Amino acid sequence: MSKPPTLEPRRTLTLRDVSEASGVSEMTVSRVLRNRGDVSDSTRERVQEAARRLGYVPNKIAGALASQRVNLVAVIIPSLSNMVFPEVMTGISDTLEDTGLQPVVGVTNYSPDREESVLYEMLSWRPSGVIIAGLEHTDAARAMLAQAGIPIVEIMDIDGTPVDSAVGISHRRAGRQMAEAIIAAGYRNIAFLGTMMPHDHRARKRLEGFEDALAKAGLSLVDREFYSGGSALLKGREMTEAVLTRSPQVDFLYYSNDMIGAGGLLYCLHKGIDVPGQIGLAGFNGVELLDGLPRKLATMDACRLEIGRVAAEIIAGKHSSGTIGGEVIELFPTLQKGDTIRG
Amino acid sequence: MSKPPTLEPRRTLTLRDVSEASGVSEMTVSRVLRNRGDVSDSTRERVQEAARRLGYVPNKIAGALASQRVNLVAVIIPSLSNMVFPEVMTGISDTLEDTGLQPVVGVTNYSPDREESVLYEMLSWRPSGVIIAGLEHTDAARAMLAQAGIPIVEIMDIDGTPVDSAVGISHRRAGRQMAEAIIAAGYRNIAFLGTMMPHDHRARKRLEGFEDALAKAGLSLVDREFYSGGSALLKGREMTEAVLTRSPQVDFLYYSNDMIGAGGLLYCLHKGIDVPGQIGLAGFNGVELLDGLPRKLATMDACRLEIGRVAAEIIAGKHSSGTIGGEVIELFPTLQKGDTIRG
DNA sequence: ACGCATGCTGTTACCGCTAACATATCGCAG
DNA sequence: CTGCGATATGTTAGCGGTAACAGCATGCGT
Repeated sequence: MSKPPTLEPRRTLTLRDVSEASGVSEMTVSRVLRNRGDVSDSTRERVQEAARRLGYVPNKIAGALASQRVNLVAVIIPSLSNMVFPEVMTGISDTLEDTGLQPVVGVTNYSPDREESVLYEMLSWRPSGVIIAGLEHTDAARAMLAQAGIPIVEIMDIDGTPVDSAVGISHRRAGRQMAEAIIAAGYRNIAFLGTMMPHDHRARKRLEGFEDALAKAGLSLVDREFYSGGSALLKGREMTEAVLTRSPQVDFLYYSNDMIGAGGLLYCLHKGIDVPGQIGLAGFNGVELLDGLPRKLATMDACRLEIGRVAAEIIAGKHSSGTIGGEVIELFPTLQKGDTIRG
Repeated sequence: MSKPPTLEPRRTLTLRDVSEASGVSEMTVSRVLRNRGDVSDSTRERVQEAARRLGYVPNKIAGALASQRVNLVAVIIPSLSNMVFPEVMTGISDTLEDTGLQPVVGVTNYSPDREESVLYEMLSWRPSGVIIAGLEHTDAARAMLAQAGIPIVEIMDIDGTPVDSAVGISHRRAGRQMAEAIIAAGYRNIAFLGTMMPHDHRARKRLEGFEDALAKAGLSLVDREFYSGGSALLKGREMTEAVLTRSPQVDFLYYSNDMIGAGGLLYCLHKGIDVPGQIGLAGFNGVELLDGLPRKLATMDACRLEIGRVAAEIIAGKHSSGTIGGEVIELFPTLQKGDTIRG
């Protein structure tokens, strides 16, 4: 109650208040506060002092309307709780940091309808760009994106046709690669454990690629188990138990993400199963968590940080690889065999 | 290129475009689009059809400026990657869902200066309320909050003086409670392992409460180990190893969060240590992850979902417990002894 | 001494939308 | 038929800033 040198928490302040307090026009105050145009040092100082003393906070709503410029970037992702998007966000924030642009996050919970409405909501604030996860959207959402007249970057996935730009990996290829590695290591009775994926298109594509590669080797999945919701680690245990009970001949477990893979790994170790001798395991994402596990789970890094970084660069116009319009940037995940694939 | 029934992605549309396309005044279009005031069914339909056909997206910037109402709630948190804030966010989103309000997230990375600038940035969009983690802020930040003239809810912690309202738990008390439970179970040589906390005030307060209770029982920490950054699970292993090597007499390990606690637990089990007989362990937060562990780690639930829910209710004015001004709502975490405290 | 660039400040006209009020139209009670 | 309230639509005046341009000293080359 004493530190802030301001008086009462009155009606919110405007440029006019600062202008009156410092004896110059609103325009000059505006110039000082945005550090634009020529202002004499004495005036500048007087204005700054007044603004600070009053506790003036500019109204970006008015500023944006007048200048037709908004320093916001809409970022639309399915979820915050699975470890992958927070890291993408980090890549985005870090890159945007020194561009004056600011990310604003919207979460869709993997619902296309919710995605559409979140997008509509965000576009109505006229952001400078949109970063949105995935290539699959409702027709209306796609139309809005195409119409928006701002740079759009679809991230995570490149197996499809982007509205504008795209940065990501090929999940189909990732699935294929993992299958090839597993087959090369001599495993033959392979099961898949993953999310019930009505809308996790990326997991779906990985599985498709995976099964393609199996088929090419004359193999097919001997079992599969799906889940949704709940503690991923726990689900991993439960699903693994279910599969191993139902299909004792299984010698490899391919998980749709590291978290359930980790659960499966803990289960196998607990049961005294020889990993990777008797049974091999692999996940997907390359999450940091794996470093702390008793044994390192095989996985593929999803290039999350890099995806965020590049997407933000495109929005910021820093990535200009010459092209003006959309570009598709494919990143290549590395397969880490860890300790759960033999060889 | 064929689905969107619109023509070219021209200059962005305004009310005027819709108004001309449907042959009514801009005001009437505005009324239809906001579903406010009386409009005849026939005009309403005509306007809606035109808006849809053109792909019109209202400009909330102009709308907000004119109406002096913004449906945004600023949410300022230290981090997205530690599992606790995403869940708070879920509580907030769920509650705000049907109020027309929308959360906008800002991340501070535990830096007070960054918090101040994020706050300034967000306030300049004139949100309807602010939800901000913690009670510790820079003087300038506190002044801004006090001046803003909107509801402010400080969350997570109630050990201190809020600017306006607060919802959270007493971390000091939580630390104390855990210490009491540990002492009651007969452990005497207790070590603390946690974050280097220059700015994680809540972890600091837990430790303070913890040590207070130890002192009251004539005990004090026999060892302590700090970390920052890196994979929490891995850090948990490493720190645990360090402590047990350095202080073999230790019979209890109190971790500042569940993640490093889980790492410690895995380490102990791996080493064949009798848990909780020889050594007991406890963490903090009650994260879902624990359900998947081979043994359930003792912890205290931080009421994350509930905190988000209540904070959002206060902002939405739904919580009105009669009082107009600020209120402090204390939630009470429950101690879950799990399988890592004897008794 | 004059012209003109330069530095500094003010004036005006919006940005796209909505609150508040004004106007028109209609049905129906008196 | 008149008048009045309800319904439906239009008009006006900003919201709080900023772009663009207009003044007006001042300094400097020629």
